[in-house]
Amino acid sequence: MGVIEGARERARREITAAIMDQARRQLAAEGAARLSLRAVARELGMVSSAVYRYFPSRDELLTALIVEAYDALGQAVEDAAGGAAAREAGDAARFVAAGRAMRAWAVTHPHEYALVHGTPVPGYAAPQATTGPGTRVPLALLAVVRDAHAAGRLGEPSGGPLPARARRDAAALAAEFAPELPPEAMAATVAAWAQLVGLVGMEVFGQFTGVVAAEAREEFLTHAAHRLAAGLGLS
Amino acid sequence: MGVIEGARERARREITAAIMDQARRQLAAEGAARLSLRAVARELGMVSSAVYRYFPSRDELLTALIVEAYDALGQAVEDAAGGAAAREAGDAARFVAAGRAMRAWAVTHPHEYALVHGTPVPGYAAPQATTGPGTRVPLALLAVVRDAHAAGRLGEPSGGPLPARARRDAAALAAEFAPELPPEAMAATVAAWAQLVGLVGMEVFGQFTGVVAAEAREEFLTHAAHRLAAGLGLS
DNA sequence: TGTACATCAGTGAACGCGCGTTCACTGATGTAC
DNA sequence: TGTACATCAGTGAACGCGCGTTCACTGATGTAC
Repeated sequence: MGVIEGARERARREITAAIMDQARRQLAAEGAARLSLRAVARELGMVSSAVYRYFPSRDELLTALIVEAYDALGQAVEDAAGGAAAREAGDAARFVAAGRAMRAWAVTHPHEYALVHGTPVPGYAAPQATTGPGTRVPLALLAVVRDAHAAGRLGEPSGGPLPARARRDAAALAAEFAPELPPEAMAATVAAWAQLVGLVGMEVFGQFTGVVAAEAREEFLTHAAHRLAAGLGLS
Repeated sequence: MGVIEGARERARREITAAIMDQARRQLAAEGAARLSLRAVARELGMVSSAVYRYFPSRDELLTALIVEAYDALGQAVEDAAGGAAAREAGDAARFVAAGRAMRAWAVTHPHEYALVHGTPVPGYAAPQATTGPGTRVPLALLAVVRDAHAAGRLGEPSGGPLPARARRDAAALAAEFAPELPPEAMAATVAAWAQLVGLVGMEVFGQFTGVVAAEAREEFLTHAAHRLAAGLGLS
């Protein structure tokens, strides 16, 4: 086994990818609860037991999909918030762009979004492997706040003084991810992230039916994101 | 068949209730995806086909549970926001109390909360019957805003001017539910509701793991609700 | 370069599970005369 | 008040479905000498 890839290795890589592809397709069509190894195998023209050469169980396949979804969502948000164009547009605009990217990805990949931000799949416990990719979105938002703070442009987050307990937690979190940031800004960032996720979830999970018209939802999210950015001290 | 209830009617009422009880228990323990007619029947010592005398299908049972969950959640929020004590405490405090009640109910009934605000159950379409009870929470929040407005205490909602499309939608919504309210206040109320739901969902669906400590979550929600109330123009 | 052996992918059958729903039936409760 | 009939609840068996996972197997690919 040298640098040149043998037939087995190549086949293994390609078939693993084909399984993931098919699983992603079924996830998109039916949702996680309906995803089955047998259906994936069937669609691929394999016998169901053959899939076990590539994934030791259904849960492992699910985990792979979760990691993939986190990464795709994280990438989309990072691209929107991290690019040169976004940086030039100002802090608040960067934050809004991140929120809009999040929504856009969620709306085009609803079941994958549900996988990472929806009701937990019954009987499935997210393993360690998913925690890294899962932090990309909040870290991308945090980066906007850090940049603003570093440039001296970060205003006071609204909401008044933090309660003691929340202050301590926020300080601990800041120590790990953004040591230069005051706990108020850290806490406000987490809250803003949570509210973005919440807003996006409302739309993706169909709770805006009869309340916010379908064509108005993008605008709705944008407006809400602007408010969140302002409350965060971004301008 | 007169005013006095016959044995059959009484039995029917009691057994229907027993089925709902058992279904609720299984929902709480396992989640909607795992709820099965057979399991309910088994636990009740009936044969599975007997349940069909009371509910024509699994979906009808689910619908009944959804209506019940909406009502219980709505009741909890109405109680918190509508009582005399809450009214005396001021508008913002009423709003915060509503948010806290929502969270408290969700945390103690996570699977029931998931039923109404989580990922849609695959293959299940919510029927008309659920839309009425589903509006109790937003209407309770709206009532706080209306009262404040009627008393001349409602400030300007933050976030600047509404985009045209959103303004029109908000006006239409206001025409139906709160004709005296300016569209800005209506839109802000919907946004605040969405953000509350989002915050509560984050906690209930386990996305605060490693970010907000378990004991800090109530405080976190309370603080966020205060901010939402302020942004809404409540004081 | 050729041969013996080890590794691995894929097959096909099977196990055991639980599900929603239907159906013909028995026996008890209610109703009309 | 008593009797014939209709209504209804609950039974037990069955249908047909799809699932995750295991296992002994065949045949192809890779490796060591």
